[in-house]
Amino acid sequence: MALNQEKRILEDYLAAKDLKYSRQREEILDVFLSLNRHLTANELYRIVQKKYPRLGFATIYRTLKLLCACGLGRELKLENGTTRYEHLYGHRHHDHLICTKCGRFVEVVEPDIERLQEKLFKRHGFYPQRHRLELYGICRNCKK
Amino acid sequence: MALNQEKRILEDYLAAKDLKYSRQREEILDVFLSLNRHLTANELYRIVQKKYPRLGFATIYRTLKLLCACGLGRELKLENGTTRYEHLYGHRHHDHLICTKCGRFVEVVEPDIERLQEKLFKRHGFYPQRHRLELYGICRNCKK
DNA sequence: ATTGATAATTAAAATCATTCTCATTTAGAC
DNA sequence: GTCTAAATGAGAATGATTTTAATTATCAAT
Repeated sequence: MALNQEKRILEDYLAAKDLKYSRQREEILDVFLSLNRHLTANELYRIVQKKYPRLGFATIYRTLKLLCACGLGRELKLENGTTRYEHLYGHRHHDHLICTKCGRFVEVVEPDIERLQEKLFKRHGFYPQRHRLELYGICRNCKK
Repeated sequence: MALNQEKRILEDYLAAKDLKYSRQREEILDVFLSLNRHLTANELYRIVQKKYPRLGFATIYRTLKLLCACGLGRELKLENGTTRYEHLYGHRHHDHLICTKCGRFVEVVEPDIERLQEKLFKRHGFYPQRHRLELYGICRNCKK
């Protein structure tokens, strides 16, 4: 299956931390990677539940944390208060353009913006760690 | 006092909506404007409590919503999950540079970034509404 | 295959920020 | 001052996330 590479990343991360590769973690990873990005913990939970009805919410949250920690996932806290997760493997860094009507996500990159951000950090004497840029608007379809 | 202009804005907003200008709302506005920006609902609550011990949490939240609605305030949902509020009157649009060690906020503006964002909206056929840019790093003092 | 040590899981309870409910009080138009 | 809609306060409710505690699974060493 196409997920060997990603599984390897999780396995290696777990091994390095003396953690274990359980069936639940594998199942969550599978679903997470197979689906389109940007799902909530709850959405993921409901999908995984179909296969593992006994799997609990806490396991979803714990596993999502691991997936983010090993670099396979990213947590997005959006302006409306919801938290969504996207898988990152094979993606470059990107920001998001989000439709406020239909919720559509578009991944965007603008190298010039990245460079200007670095300049802002420097100008204010900050050591840069990360940034968050979300652009909210109305997409072509929703404009009618 | 220096707040007449801001009070006027709130009063006008309330009048236009057939809402009322209560003592609690005035007191919350006073504290909100007098303090340095970027406080949590809870911080604001505790400060206002000193003068109005009977004032409840719900009133803080209700009033903060009004202050944002009339343009005097802005709600910031940060990456660590906390929500902070800043007062806006007399401020231009700005983004934030935030120290992940001490929590210091610096307000920054970079017109070139703003322009590039507009271009991104256009390129993807979006009608622009707003954006959120937060830059996280470590400030001069915290670097030692 | 069994054991033992450690970590993971489940289910339920706890937490925390925020919102709602509803009985009581207040603002402000008349 | 009277009246009505709106605001308030107190506490309960909500929803997302985390913790707890008991049970189960993993894996390396026998």
